[in-house]
Amino acid sequence: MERTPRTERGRQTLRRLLDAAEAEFGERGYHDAAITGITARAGVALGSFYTYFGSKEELYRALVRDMSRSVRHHIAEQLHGVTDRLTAERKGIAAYIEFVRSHPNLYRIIEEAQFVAEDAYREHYEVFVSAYRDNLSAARANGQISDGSDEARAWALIGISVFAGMRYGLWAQDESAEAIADSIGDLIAHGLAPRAMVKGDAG
Amino acid sequence: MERTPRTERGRQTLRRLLDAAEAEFGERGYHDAAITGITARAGVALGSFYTYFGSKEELYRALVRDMSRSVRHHIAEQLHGVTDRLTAERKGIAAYIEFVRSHPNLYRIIEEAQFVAEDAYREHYEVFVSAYRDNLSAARANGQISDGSDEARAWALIGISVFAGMRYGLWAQDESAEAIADSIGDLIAHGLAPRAMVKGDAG
Amino acid sequence: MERTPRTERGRQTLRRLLDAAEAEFGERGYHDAAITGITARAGVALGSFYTYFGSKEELYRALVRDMSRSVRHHIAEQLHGVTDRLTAERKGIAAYIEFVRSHPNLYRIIEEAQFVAEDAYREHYEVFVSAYRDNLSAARANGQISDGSDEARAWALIGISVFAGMRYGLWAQDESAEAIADSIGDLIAHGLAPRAMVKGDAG
Amino acid sequence: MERTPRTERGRQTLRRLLDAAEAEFGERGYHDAAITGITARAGVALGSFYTYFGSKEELYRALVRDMSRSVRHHIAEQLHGVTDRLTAERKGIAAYIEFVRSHPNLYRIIEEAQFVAEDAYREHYEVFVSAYRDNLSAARANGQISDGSDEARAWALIGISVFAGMRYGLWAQDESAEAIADSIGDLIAHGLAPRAMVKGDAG
DNA sequence: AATGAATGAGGATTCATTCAT
DNA sequence: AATGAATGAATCCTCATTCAT
Repeated sequence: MERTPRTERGRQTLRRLLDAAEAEFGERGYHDAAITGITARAGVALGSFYTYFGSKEELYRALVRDMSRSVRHHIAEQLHGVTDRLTAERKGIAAYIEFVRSHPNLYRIIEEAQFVAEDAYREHYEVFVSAYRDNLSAARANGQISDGSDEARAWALIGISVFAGMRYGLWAQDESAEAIADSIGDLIAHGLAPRAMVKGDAG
Repeated sequence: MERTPRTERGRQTLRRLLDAAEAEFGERGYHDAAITGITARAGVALGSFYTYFGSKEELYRALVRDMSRSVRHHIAEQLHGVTDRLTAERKGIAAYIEFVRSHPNLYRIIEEAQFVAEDAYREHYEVFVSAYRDNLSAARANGQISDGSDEARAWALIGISVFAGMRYGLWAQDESAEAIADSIGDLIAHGLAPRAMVKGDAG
Repeated sequence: MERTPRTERGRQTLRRLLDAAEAEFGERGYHDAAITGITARAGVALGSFYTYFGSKEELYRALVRDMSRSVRHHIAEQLHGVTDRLTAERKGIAAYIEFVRSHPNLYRIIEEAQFVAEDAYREHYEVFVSAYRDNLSAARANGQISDGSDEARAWALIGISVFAGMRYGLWAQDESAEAIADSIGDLIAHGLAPRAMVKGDAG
Repeated sequence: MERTPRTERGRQTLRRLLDAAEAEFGERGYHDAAITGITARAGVALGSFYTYFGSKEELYRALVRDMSRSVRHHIAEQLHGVTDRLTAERKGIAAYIEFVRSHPNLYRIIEEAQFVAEDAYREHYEVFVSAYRDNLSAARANGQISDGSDEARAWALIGISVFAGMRYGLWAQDESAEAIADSIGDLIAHGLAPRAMVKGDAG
């Protein structure tokens, strides 16, 4: 469904519905969100909702798709011009934490999709991983990073960002995104193992 | 509520309700799960539910607590006797993936708690992180691992496990838990950076 | 669905719902009838409806089945002890007209079933025809009636009753059921053709 | 309402709406039929509907009137030139069954009118009966048929046709219209009573 | 402890009709 | 005449919770 409006007024109404939906779903969660809540926020009549969306779930899926694009776009933007992979990792984490801080609704909507529209949720992460993996492959080819399974590492690195975003972006903002990104960036770069004495170090 | 039953029959009923609840919540999710579904699975009358639990949410919280304990216990058991931190990391990931594979309901229940009983969810991870952090501190004190923020690293490492469990335990089991744990274990041990030439390596 | 109540109170509630439904459906028709209208008439809460019936349509079907039985039973009762087929035809028509007069709701519910639950409607008439056909066969075997297709004649005769019931029972009661039954009974007995001069009639 | 269009284009739109309405009402029934379904079938915009009809019901009534005329016209055509009443009866039944077979939507629309626009429905049959009655009177005056109440017999005969049409035209076409018309025609001509031995029959 | 009937707030969805262009 | 967006009343159904035995 999600008919594309043909008039300007229609386009505006659609936009207002999407914005209202983001607020309603983000604040109350999928199940407690009410269509009337959305239309009230949007300032349109209840019935108008169904001019644009076939159902509550359809709207939710549309929103998840939108937001998935939004996050990826935002991260990509923050990393624009960064050529070093390890720097990119650190900046990516900081960017994600910041993004969650400024868009808590978006975070909640995407994560709750796991229980409302699992396929949309999976797709979100599969697309994310796919891009991530390509970046790792390229960096590996460059010799910027070590050998290893790009796929598994991509999932692991995304898990790190998501949990960092949840803990340090959403739940409490007791530490700066930079500080966290530095700590975790170091983990990502060198791992937990004690640093090997590199050649040339004093014995 | 959650009165402790005095009779043997009561204890049995309670157990059956908890088991039924795990299946119902796990298969259908919190909102689609119905009390009648739970009582039907348990083979008791609808009204009996409220002899044991004050509300649907209360039962859910009880379940989350149970399961949180369950996961931690299982992981701890698998790591019993492992003294090397890096080995523990690898084994922990494998154990978690395996656990998710054999208890998908449990995984879902805990993760959905984020949107149903957020405090229970937070508590689950805070307890988890707390233990994790202590382990890291000890290992750090031993010189087994490098310096760094134990707190931030603990969150990151848990994020890794959860995402690995979701992807390789829940969604698809196209690779052995061991193989994934090896790949990721390597990342955790040494990070992404190209391996430093250790002293003595051929130039 | 249509769960059978186990308690006495339950049986009463069910009965009240069925009675209320007959009135509501009969007066307002299937589509304008509202579940709240039924429960209000029955003096029970809205939710109680769904303790006994799975849906509006299910109740309607149950009602049609009940009423189908009811009509057949009533007619059969009126014809009890009548051995002559032609007399039975006349009495059957009168009985049907009277029945429609005293149970207009029932008439409407059954006929509207054609557009709401076609299978139930068909079944009603198929059962009716089936019994009718057997009666005709028996009468034919007895030499009480002429040869001919019992099936086709049964449908025709039922069509007569239904239209007589509609016109003279439901729409206007400007003539006594007996008078109509006599007129139509004559048609059924001898047909439209001018009466043949029977043997022995004066030439 | 039902404004008569002035332009040629308007006339076409009106015609398309009527055709679409016949299909929509016939296939889905009055209540499930949707104005949007009609306009979609007609290939016009929703709003255009109200240029031609004041309401859904108004359109329905117009349709019922049209179709009433249509049936009567069709039957009359089939009986054109038939002077014998008994032949006319037989041919009329066959014609009605055939008509229902080739116009099932029309059958449904007229019959459902009983529950949607009762006055239109009554009018349809009253007009029908009125003509029928006149035919019977004339035939009676001619000595073609026996004495009896023309009114009651007309209703009865129409009931026969309608039920024959429903059973043998609409529900199943397991027998030829001719065969059924012969069986029932015989019933109409001579009734159920055993045939009187006519004068001159061998004893 | 157990049972099963009763309750009613709550919410998604439909769709005839009206409006503005 | 035609278009398509906007409206909002109406209604079915769900289900957690309470009640009476």
